[in-house]
Amino acid sequence: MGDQDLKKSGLKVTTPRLKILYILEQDKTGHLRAEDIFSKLKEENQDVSLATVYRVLTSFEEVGLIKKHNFSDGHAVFEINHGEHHDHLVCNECGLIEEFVDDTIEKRQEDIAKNKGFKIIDHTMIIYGICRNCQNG
Amino acid sequence: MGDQDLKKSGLKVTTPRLKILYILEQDKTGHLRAEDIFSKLKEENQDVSLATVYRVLTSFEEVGLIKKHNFSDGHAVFEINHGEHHDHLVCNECGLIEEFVDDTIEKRQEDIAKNKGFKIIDHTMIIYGICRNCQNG
DNA sequence: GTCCGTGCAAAGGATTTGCATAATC
DNA sequence: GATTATGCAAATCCTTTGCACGGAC
Repeated sequence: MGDQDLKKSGLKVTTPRLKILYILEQDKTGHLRAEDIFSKLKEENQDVSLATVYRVLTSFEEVGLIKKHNFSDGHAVFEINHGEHHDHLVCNECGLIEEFVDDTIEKRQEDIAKNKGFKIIDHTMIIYGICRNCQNG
Repeated sequence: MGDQDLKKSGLKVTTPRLKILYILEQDKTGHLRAEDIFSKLKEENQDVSLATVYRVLTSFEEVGLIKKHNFSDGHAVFEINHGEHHDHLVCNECGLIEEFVDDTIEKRQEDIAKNKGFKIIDHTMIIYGICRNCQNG
């Protein structure tokens, strides 16, 4: 499985790449930092250096296997690219990340870009707030 | 003028703060990095350390005098907070930044947050693309 | 065997911090 | 005069890079 994904992407199949791809696929939060991946590898006694984690993430992003997002606390998070674009809600208290898609917003964005003469490459939208749980806490 | 803004915000009036506020107010792009401000101060022979620039920007942000935005190339930019929220279009070629406001999008965001049980604190939306100029270049 | 991927340690950029001094209120 | 801001240099966080070695194809 991971094997196929890597080959299809034109990347050589190596242990670090397989392991990291697997971690990204299994992740429930869907949004891991390089450090998080590094820790998970360590937990499994996988000897992969942090430098390699970054290099693997970079090449995964280049071939479109994953997506990178920059949140306001200065670090990047990565998630498997399932093809369908989506945006994010981030809880400022607990860090919970929820995803959403909204066609109305997507369409408006295209109109806006067109008006300004921009050719869209990508876009990110992040709503920062307090999630239900933290409000009740 | 700057004097008043600072006093109203409960910040002590100091030369670095006045100078930095002035630079932010005068800036045409509306989006400066800490380094940019530091350079501008140097050009004017103002002896303000980079550390102070960061500290001043942080306190300005805390009192709501300015807004901070995190773009995808890893550094933050700052702009005067004129009260009205707006979002950004960024050119990946030349770095041009354009602003826009769209009520439809704003409203949809509120609905989405409400559905998910989030209390919105803030949000950012950035469209990355190629501007008209760079497309023709 | 060739080429690409990896580990290690060192470098890099952006931002923060500790401490002594200097300025504001 | 008490409190807060500043300068300087060192520290920190996240990420990248140079180089020699090891593994994939």
